Amino acid sequence: MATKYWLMKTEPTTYSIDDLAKEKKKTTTWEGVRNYQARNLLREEITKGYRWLFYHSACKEPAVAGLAVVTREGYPDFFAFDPDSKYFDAKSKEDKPTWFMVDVKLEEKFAYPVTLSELREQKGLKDMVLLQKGSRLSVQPVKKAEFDKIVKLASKKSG
DNA sequence: GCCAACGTTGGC
DNA sequence: GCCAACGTTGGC
Repeated sequence: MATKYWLMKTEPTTYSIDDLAKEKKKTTTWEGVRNYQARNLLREEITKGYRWLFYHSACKEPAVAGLAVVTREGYPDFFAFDPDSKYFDAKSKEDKPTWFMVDVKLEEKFAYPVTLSELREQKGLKDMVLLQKGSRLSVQPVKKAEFDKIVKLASKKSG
């Protein structure tokens, strides 16, 4: 059974959950993933309806900022074909794309983000890919129990 | 800004 | 196909 829960990283200075909240229909393309392992996950594992933990990385307070849902399964990252895009990659051809992306919609912005240090405090989350040493993958599978736990933590903080 | 961990590149 | 050098990620 394929996992239906994922975590995606983004640097809030590049693209934050507030940026997503401002989008038309709160939906955006998730382009610019330039790592083969993450690409394979986008292309082969992730499909419409799967849910994401929206994670802010490389910032003051790394944290799960909210929840999102995939609205379109993996398709060629057309930003790679555009020489004016910062994600341009001459090696990726339209008839044989190297890179893939999905579309994603905001479900919920947490009133109180669940910070990385809080995640580390949770016994039940020890095995999360995110918390493993040297884990840099920007697209990560998450177990249902882990996903549920983090949602619960967020609601506890706001309540 | 530092630096550990990891991925990619390229010479051989 | 090995592996050193280099580049990137991302927490601290």
